[in-house]
Amino acid sequence: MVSTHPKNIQLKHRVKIVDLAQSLNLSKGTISRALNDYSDISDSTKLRVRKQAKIMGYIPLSSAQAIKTGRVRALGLVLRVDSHDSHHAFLTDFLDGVSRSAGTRNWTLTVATATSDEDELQTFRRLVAERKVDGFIITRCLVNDIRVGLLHDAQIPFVLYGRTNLDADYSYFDISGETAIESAVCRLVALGHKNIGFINGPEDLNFSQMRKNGYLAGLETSGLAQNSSYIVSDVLTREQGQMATQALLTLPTPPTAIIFSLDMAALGGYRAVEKLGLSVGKDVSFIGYDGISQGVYATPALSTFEVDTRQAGERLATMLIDQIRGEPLEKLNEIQHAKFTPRGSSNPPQKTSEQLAEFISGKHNERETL
Amino acid sequence: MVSTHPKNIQLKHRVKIVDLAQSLNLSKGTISRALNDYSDISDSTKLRVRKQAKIMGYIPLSSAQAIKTGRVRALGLVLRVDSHDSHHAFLTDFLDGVSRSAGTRNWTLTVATATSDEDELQTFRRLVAERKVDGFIITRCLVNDIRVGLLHDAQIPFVLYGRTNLDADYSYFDISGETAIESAVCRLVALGHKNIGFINGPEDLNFSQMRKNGYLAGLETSGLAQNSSYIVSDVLTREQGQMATQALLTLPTPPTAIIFSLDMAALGGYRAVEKLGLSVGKDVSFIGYDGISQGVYATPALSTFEVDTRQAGERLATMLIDQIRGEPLEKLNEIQHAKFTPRGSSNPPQKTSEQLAEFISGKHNERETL
DNA sequence: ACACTTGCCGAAACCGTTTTCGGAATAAAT
DNA sequence: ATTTATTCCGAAAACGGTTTCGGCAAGTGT
Repeated sequence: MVSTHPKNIQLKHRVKIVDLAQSLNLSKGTISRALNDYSDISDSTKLRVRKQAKIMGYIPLSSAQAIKTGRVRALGLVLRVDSHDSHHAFLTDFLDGVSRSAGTRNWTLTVATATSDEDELQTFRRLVAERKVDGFIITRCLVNDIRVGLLHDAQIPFVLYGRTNLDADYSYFDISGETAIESAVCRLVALGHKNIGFINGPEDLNFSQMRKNGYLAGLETSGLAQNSSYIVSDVLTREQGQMATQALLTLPTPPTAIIFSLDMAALGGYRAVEKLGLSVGKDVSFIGYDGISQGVYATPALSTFEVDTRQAGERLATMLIDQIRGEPLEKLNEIQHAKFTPRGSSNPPQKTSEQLAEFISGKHNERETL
Repeated sequence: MVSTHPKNIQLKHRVKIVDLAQSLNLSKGTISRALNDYSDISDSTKLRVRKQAKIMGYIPLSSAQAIKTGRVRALGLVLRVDSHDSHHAFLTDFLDGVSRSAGTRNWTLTVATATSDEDELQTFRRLVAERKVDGFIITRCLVNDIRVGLLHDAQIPFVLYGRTNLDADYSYFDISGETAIESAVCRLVALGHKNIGFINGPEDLNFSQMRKNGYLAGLETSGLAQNSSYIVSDVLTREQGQMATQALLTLPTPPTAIIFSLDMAALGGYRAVEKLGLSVGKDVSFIGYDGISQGVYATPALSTFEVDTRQAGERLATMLIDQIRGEPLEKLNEIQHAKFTPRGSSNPPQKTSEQLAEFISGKHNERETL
């Protein structure tokens, strides 16, 4: 382990800009401008100053800079903790992406939590008023998200992870769940499925709308009729996933394949299938979305669309920093695609919808006669 | 929803201390001292100033304060992301606890991630040098944790979530895994178990040591002999849990009950049990530790010790803030207890260890003859 | 009546950095 | 040899607070 740094974390007597100035026989203004790459400083002195700064271990005090520049080099992230854990399965990756991307540019990430809209706005206000952060990363976008309007009006920089319905000019990074789900439909159709159900997330979240659009588009391109009873919404948790799957499979003509808007719901679906005496990947095919790690350990492993949450965090951080710095955004917004990872849960149908229905209702009668 | 705040987040023309001074015909020094509760300001003017401050919506600029006071009112948390997700199952709760506790005192939380020791120290240095944070919350304590020595020597305030072996005078908050595991042994013994295995976490983590001590203490008080082949270490993930359980159950005299240092490992254990044609809660009893939500949805649900991670975060934040403020710590450290939550996985043994061994080896032979 | 506290506040220095402005030196143009 | 631009840097004023110090008034003790 090679390191050019001292093994201790020094705190006492930090070297200030005047120390540098003194040791180089320059004024502190010159030092500052040299470090900030002003054009009225000669290249030679810039070099000299930077070298000495490195030698003496000078690190600018961010709060002192902030008072003049108005920037603290900090990104804000407000987490909503009211909802179910499922939302935060990727939190570590996301935080890592953001923090790492910010850290390399000497920015930091401050996170806060909120339980309600009012709580969240309150937190925005406080962080902005105290100038603890220079901008926000917004996650879990709603279809109609008041936050983007508010932040936009207040002229506070922000970026969205995802999109919203409002047509304000904001920048965002998103993974196209729409095309992913559409391709899921096509893949299942290619495998021979004709009855494909869709278990969606909460309808107020924007990504749910997108994925639903993808589902409908997939039916369209595959030439399949749209069946409103094949769509279940507002399914977020494992248990809700189980119930929704149960509901779909006990339909008169049950789907032979189910697409889930969230992996977590799909994992709940496994139980419903098992309880009906069926098995996933044989009698019923599953395709999920998110790529959570638990999906790998399910039996059979869950076919899903893997989302690179770390990359999302990285991109969002850089986009926001650039925006705050007032740099021309090369891209105001960016859309990536999730990577389909076929595993054991999606295969050609072994039973037709009718056979499935017969089996299931038989199971039911069997039970009732007991 | 009643709110005294304007619906927008104002940014332009923040009200400064001079604005207050002007409107009250006082000097800015007086305003500052009034707000900071100096003793040389009369109660009447303190009241007057605070009232006006609230009316005008004055919020001090933390970076401006920081430059003089040396404090930015920010807590630091460095997350290690190299390890498996299991460590971060409670991250949301923990962050919520810390952030909420900090927020009510107008402090904030900045998080960073690190992948190695060197990386983490580097991050410490940067955050301290730039004075982005006033102190750190340290999680995932090792038995010999270099971090506490370094931070202690550098005189940087910090608190530990957990403990370490070093006998420096640091403050910590911990949940006593030791007493929990000890009581787990006793409970299982009370149910009739005589062969109790223990699947522990990584040995370099301090809590693993503590829980192992608890296990040994439990055997001691129950009068059971200690059997070194009943202890497996360094089990962190689901798959490792499965393998470890498999190993214990294929012993000549398998345990009829297993205690897991981590719920996640226990969930892996379910699979091992099922694959052997046995069932948890009947043939083999499980008791876990942590209280992760997945444990509720396992069949049977996992008996475990529930840890209040949110409360831990809250306490740690307040302890650290108090310490930074230089307030006399009423308690330098604090130990809470995990709450045992019996569910379906722990019951009286239906088979003795011999019967279990016979069944399992029969299963094995059966397979080999195929 | 006087000196002596005490309570309360204003003035000014200070924290570490950025940024504006002007001016000395040097180079280029006439 | 002047004038005119350029280049480069120093001096000083910000930024928005905190903290020290000194002083005026009112109360206290003799």
